[in-house]
Amino acid sequence: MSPDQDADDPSAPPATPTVTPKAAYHHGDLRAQLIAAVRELVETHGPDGFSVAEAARRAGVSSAAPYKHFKDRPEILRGVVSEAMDRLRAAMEAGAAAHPRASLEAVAAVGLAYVEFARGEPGVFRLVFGLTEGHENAPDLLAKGEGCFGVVVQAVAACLGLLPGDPDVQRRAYMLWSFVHGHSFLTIDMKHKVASAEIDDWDYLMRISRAMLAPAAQA
Amino acid sequence: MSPDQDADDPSAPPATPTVTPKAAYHHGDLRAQLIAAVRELVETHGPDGFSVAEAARRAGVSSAAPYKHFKDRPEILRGVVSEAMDRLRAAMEAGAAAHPRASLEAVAAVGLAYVEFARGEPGVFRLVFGLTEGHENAPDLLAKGEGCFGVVVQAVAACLGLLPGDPDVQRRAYMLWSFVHGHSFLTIDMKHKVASAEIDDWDYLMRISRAMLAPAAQA
DNA sequence: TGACGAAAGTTAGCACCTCTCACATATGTT
DNA sequence: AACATATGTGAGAGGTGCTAACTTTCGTCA
Repeated sequence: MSPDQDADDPSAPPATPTVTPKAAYHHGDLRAQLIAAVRELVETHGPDGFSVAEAARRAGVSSAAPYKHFKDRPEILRGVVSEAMDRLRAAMEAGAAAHPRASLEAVAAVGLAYVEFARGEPGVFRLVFGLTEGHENAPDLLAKGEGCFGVVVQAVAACLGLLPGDPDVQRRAYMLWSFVHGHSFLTIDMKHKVASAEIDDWDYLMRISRAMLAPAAQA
Repeated sequence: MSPDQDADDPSAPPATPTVTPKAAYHHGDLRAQLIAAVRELVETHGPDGFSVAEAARRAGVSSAAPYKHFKDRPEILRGVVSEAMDRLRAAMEAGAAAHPRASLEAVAAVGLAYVEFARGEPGVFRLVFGLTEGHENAPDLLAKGEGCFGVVVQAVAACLGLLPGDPDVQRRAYMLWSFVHGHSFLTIDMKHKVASAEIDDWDYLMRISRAMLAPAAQA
């Protein structure tokens, strides 16, 4: 079995009593070091411009060592994506927490965290949402995606004074998300100068949030 | 002799010669055939799951032949992207042309063409907007991206009765585009069930277009 | 027409990459 | 101390990107 994905789970793990912090036998948590190396490579050389061999080289191990921790090349990428999604979600939650609950600012802050993540780590961001072969066999990644969406839903629901399960909330949250997602992508792609230069993100997001949460948006 | 023979491509892409149709010496427009093969591979095996060797194999030539037509592996991908952007733009223009000028429907139709392209060729769509190394040395791709954006701008300008150069038009067009772009990506990623199942695209796009073209969106 | 040069294909081959296998070494448990 | 297991290494098979050198086809022009 080899519990691969045990990060720092605050929730008490009942199944595995032994492995709590990390695996540090020979090398000292090679797994995390590999993920860090791959993240760096993806960021500098593009999503497909990395190699397992190069990551191993950077970690100071042989080119076969990574396969003791990951089954595949894709599995390493999935590891990077998983870790990145944790950080993305944390950033979104922090954004929301920096403003009063049930405020338009909280909603906009969630979106801003999203955009800033994309701008800060464009390669990883692209990897997260460009992964196709990983998602099929990776329900945990799907779950984390749902978790991120949940943050948006929470903020929207609070702002509207409705329950998160409300279809209207879901719909508005989805619209908001697709907006922010598209803006993020266009920004890092620099597909148009407007994206990177002439747009004040906060203004933009506040305007969008207001429009999407207005009663008229339901129609 | 006109080399307009469709070799083995009964599928979507209509006659769109990517570049000079001058290459028909031995094989018969190997360049176009390679691009078609790569497009197919990208669509089935994912953006990074293709190889020049496999494409050459499918085209029935040796693995070195592609390098007579393309300098690099990335250049082949750029060829596919270029051809795809031509088709995307054509689809967007056709969408707009199917409705009266200066109508909300024309704007929504441009977006619908975009979404349908993404749904129809998710792999290629992802490739188009996931290409990083190609864009630096490829001003033609950037120009084509601008061209696609121009279609949106045209529709929006006509609908608002303003000039395409108007910053307000540019801004609204960008907002619309980011919305459509994000929706397309989320749809093909199936990041959330709402995206693929519970959304009527036309309704969605009409609502978005109306919201983005309303005077209030300017604020 | 025939010679020539360029275009478009071939094989051979190097360097690199992914991934596996057999083997070596550290670690915790009994 | 002995064992089973987790974690490392090196060798190597097979695939891939790309280049070099050679061969074949085609258009052109004296």
